[in-house]
Amino acid sequence: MFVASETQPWLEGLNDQQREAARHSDGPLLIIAGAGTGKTTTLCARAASLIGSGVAPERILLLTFTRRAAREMLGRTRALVGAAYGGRFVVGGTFHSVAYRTILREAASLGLESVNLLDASDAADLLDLLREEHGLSTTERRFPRKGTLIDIYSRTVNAQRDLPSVLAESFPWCGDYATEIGQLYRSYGVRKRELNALDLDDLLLYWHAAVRDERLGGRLADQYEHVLVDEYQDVNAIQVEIVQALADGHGNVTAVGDDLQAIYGFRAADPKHILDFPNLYLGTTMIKLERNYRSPQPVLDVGNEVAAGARKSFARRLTAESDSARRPELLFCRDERSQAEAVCERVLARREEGSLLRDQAVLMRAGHHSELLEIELTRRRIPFVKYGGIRYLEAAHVKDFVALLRVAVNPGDRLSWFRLLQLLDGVGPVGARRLVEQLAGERPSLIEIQQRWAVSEIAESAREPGSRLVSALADSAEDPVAARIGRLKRAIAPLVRAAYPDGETRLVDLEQLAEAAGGASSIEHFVADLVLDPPLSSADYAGPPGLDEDYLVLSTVHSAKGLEWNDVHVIHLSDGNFPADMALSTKEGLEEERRLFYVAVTRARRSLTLYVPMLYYHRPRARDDAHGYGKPCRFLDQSVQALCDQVRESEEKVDEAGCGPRGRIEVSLDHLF
DNA sequence: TGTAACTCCCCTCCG
DNA sequence: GGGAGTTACA
Repeated sequence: MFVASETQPWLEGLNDQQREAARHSDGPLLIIAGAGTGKTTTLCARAASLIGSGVAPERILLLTFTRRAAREMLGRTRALVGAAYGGRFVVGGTFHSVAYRTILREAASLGLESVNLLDASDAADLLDLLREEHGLSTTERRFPRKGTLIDIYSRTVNAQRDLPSVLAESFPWCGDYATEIGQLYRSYGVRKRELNALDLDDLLLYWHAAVRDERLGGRLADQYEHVLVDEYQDVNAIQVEIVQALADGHGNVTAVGDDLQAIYGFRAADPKHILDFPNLYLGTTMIKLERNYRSPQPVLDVGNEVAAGARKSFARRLTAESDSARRPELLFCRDERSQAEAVCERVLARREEGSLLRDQAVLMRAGHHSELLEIELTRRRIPFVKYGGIRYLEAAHVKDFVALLRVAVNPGDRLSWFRLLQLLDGVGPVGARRLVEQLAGERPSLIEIQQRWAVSEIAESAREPGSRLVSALADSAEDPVAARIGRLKRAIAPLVRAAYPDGETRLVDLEQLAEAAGGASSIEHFVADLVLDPPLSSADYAGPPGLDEDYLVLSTVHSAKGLEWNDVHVIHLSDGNFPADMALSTKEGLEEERRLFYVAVTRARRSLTLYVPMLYYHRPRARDDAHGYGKPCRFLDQSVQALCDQVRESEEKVDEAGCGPRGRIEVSLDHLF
């Protein structure tokens, strides 16, 4: 073995299971990789091992769900095999980005003249427009809103199920409108065709159609000898079929995943696909990775116990490589406010023990669960950053700028113009639509646009700024990317400043966006990347904070997936919050909440603290009660509690408050100053 | 027509 | 609490 390692450096340091997975030759392989068991290491070693055994690198396709994962895996694999392969390399990326590249290459066969990507909110806006055109916006008919419409659409497409059954199961309150919704989706399809627009679901749909096409499919499948899929528990039905079609003929599919970490049911992912993998690919070799290199055994014991309650899963038991006697702490707090105080105290205590703030994380089910905590952290001057929550690209001013970039790429982009024009003082939806209608037909040039609009009826106040905007677009057309973007940013700045009360601060975001865009190979590429891999915040562009900066991490559990910290604090562990009350109506929903809790628990490298607030002043859905007792999270059953050190904070206080005058809420601003 | 200030009802979480 | 729709008014 040691001799072998010298010529096969990728096998070095692997344990027996990891090594077996890496060295597997042909045929379907399913690697069940528990949390912290070296999943990435194993998959990279496998890719390197395939190359080492003679498979051409470019004949290996690696599919992931995030760009971060793709980048990391490609980088590590490259490092393992060394420089021997020159420019040739493993083909990899997210499902959506590989779909996009394939579609661009095969655009002609797919009947596309160009490809304009729509992100989820662009798609929602377009649906909203059609909704209005169809006369479905009147109030006497409470037709589903654009957000709901796009959710239904996406679920129908991704789960590959028909509209009526999706409505019946997931959106029962919309069932009355099945016919209208169906019509709306058909015109949505037609309109997208006219605009050469593809939403994120279309990327998968077109790729799916291509790989299953009689002529095209064989050629696409022949490109690859091996298909490797990361996070297979997160695939949906259409992705399963794409992978299957790509592996048609050779069956060399490697899937890595952990069914216990499937937490994306809301976007049509279903852990049944990973559980079914051995049935779909007969002769599957299954390897379980159970040696955990992240957490101490007492933490894993809790995770194992939570996992044992799952209804369907591949049985496994994680064992720790590092040990510690410290048991997780289960803390019953009086209420939300004392929970916030307790978190602060423990965070500071851990820091005393040597964990920097950024080595610690507070995890929660929903983004707003940290509101009170954020106030308390601010009061105590404990710096923090929050992951998850409102996305950067959704911010109106960012969308405005992106619309301008899109128009720069394609002056005939009517959707983007519709948005941009409304930034002009005196132009609203009606005026914007009138101007946009003049763009129909042949792809107009900027000069033509300027001419047509010059004779249009536009509010006097909008004339000058509008023409300046078009001029900036036209005059910069020949500039190099960075220069052009800088010019466009300067052109839109006064409009943003005028359109938003906090315009000045919003411009900072544009500054960063422009900087990031300046480094792209083309504006077109940059815009496509924004849709395919949206940055979560402008901080994603600001680069890593300086080393001297220390900050506590607040994150939703979803955003915490794949990450780890020394000390993990999980808050709001009460039924209704975590698990979320919305999820409690179905068995599948509750199962997913359990897995979510499992993910939260297994993030900890050293200590785990679980917080249960006992008293809520505003319980979810409680109308007649100004305050009441919460019920502890149902996953914290007897057996889990027995694995923790329990602390009950000031029980008398809880009783006192519970028996106090109903509805009387103490109002104090003390904690703010 | 555009905008500001209202009212009303939501079918909420998570990317 | 907030987005979507309505109304009054410039």
